[in-house]
Amino acid sequence: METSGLGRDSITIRDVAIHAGVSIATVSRALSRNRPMSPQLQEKVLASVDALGYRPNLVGRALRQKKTSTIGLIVPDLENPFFSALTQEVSRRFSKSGTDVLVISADNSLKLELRAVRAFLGRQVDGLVMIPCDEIESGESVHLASTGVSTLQLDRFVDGVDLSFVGCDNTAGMNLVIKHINEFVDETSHPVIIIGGGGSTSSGRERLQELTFHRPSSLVFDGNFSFDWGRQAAAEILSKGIRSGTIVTTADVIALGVTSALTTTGYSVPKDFRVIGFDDVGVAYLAHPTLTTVSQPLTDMADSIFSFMITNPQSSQHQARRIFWPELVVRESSPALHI
Amino acid sequence: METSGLGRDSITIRDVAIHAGVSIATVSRALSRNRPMSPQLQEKVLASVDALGYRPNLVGRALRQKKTSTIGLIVPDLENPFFSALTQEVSRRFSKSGTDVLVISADNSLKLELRAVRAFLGRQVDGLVMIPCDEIESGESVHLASTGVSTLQLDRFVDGVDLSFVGCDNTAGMNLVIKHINEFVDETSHPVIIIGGGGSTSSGRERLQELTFHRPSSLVFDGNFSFDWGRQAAAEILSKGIRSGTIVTTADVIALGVTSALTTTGYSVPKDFRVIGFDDVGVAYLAHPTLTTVSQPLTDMADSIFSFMITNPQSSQHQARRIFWPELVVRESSPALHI
DNA sequence: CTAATTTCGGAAAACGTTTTCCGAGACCTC
DNA sequence: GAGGTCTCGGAAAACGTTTTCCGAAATTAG
Repeated sequence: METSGLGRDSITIRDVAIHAGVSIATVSRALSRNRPMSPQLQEKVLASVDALGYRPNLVGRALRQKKTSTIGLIVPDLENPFFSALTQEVSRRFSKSGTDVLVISADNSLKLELRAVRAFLGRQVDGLVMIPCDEIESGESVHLASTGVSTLQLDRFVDGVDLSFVGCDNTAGMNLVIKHINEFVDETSHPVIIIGGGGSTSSGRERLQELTFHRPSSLVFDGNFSFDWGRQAAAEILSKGIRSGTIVTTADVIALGVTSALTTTGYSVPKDFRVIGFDDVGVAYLAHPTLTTVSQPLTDMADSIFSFMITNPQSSQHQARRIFWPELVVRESSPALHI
Repeated sequence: METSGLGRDSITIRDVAIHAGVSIATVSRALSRNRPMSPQLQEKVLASVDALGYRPNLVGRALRQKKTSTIGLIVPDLENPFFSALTQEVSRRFSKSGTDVLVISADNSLKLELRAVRAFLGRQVDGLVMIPCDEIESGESVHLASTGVSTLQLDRFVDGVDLSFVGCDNTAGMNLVIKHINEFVDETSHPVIIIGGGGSTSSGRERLQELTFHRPSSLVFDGNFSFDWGRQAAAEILSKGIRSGTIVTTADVIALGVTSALTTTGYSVPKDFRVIGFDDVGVAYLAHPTLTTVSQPLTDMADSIFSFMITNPQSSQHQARRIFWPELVVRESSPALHI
């Protein structure tokens, strides 16, 4: 029976102790089952806990125990469906164990990213997972993180920082794409057009590099990982007088933007342009036409992160790099055969 | 110069005090500028802070100050682009002030939602914003939250709980849709088909109610807020032998699923079916055809949340309900005139 | 029946901060 | 120059836990 909404949570372990007529140590033990105690005493304490509606103050506990049962996850942009899917997957994995996953979005800003690191470090998270904004500029953030807590880079890594990493083999992924387009691109006079994005991120760079390496004479546009850039790139292509071709992008969000701009301008995908993405976000299958893309094993990656975090007891020698194999998913936007 | 990666953050305010040859109180004051002090002393302390690379332990601070400069945000599902956009917007707004926004995804699970509330309450967040999973079943979570901290419901509310709320006027939004379809639907023989979703959430229910009220003789399907349900609903419609009509849905994710299924099956949107969504998520404009929908003023809503949180000093009388007006955005999926 | 061992509750010390006191010196004011 | 008011640094208490240590009681062993 609450008296009013003003119910401040001032009920502390001391109140419970008084109510039950025991010491606070006993209350703590009754709750944590840290040491065996007589059942009737435990019962009495638990009854008081219920009666008072006591909720332990995790801040006090964290201070004493020097652990928070929390890991932090810093993502560059939640509006990118790939990152939100990844976030969801990681949260889901950790929620099975007792640790909570707290998420901060850096909103693609280096300043906010650094601030997020500080926030998590200050709050003494037990582990930190971050998808760095920039392959170079995020160095400060990532380094700072690594000095304070067991840190793991996800999907992207920072150049020169010797830190554990979980991601997919972007080069292999792009090779699947190359092999795929080789099936038809040489037999047509259609050009290959490459639309990069996130060139300042390791995954964006790796993907783009592999593409330009195998298709050096292609037209290349570079921007960032966003719908808007895809749309804009499509406009640039058209403005150059190009009316058909195979468009390979470094991310689904870009590919979706490209497709959107092309089809609303009256061009057909895949008849005029074939379009290929990367990541296999949920909407890739929903788009019209459905998008050919490269799929990453998100669940396996989340598992890997989890086992790294519980296994790795701050031992910095354990600089593992877990690289997963992606898979090509051919869909309507780039059929294997001629049309 | 770090000795090794093993750099535990054991440097505490005490170490700084010793290094600078002052008391810990002085260090604290030098950092917090809580009380004026001689510039040279401040300088000396700050130099030691830099030299040692001291980072304040926010857990200790929180315990003492009884505040964390943190608000918690609980969302039901990050993969729903509407929620990720909302999350992004709220984070952005708060990041301008000094408070960090920590996000937990409940993954559409009541159990995880309750756990998230406990996690945030225990961690003594200064405020809690939640988008409840269920209009009824989330009652326990929301009530618990409200007893511990200044809480705000966002986008959806729980029935019977007297708690502040920020959201949009779903009824008004649907009226805009009704008015829009009235422009053409009566002149054709095409049926109106309603695809609900999230019927166990307040916004889902409100939207569906308004639709069935004005179009009582329509076919109604009900499911949840997801791409998959949209796709499935489309299949059901087709299996009933319906080959044309106006499909009104209660969320963009559903509408996108519907459109996807219809177009891949060979039907044309908007020629055979017109489709209308709700929320105006980013991809609504990207879809092909672009989706007619109802847009919510996300930035204004985030502003409102912010001002509620800083204004409201736990005064429970301040049970504000801030309802925003949505806007109809007509796009290709349901052109105003006959085709 | 005594001595050794176990059991189990409580007092108190941490954990890392901030902040309220104090008190010593400096600076006025008359 | 005495008395009063500032200024400003430090000691110590608090915040809410957990956990180490202690000691009393209970149990067992010889």
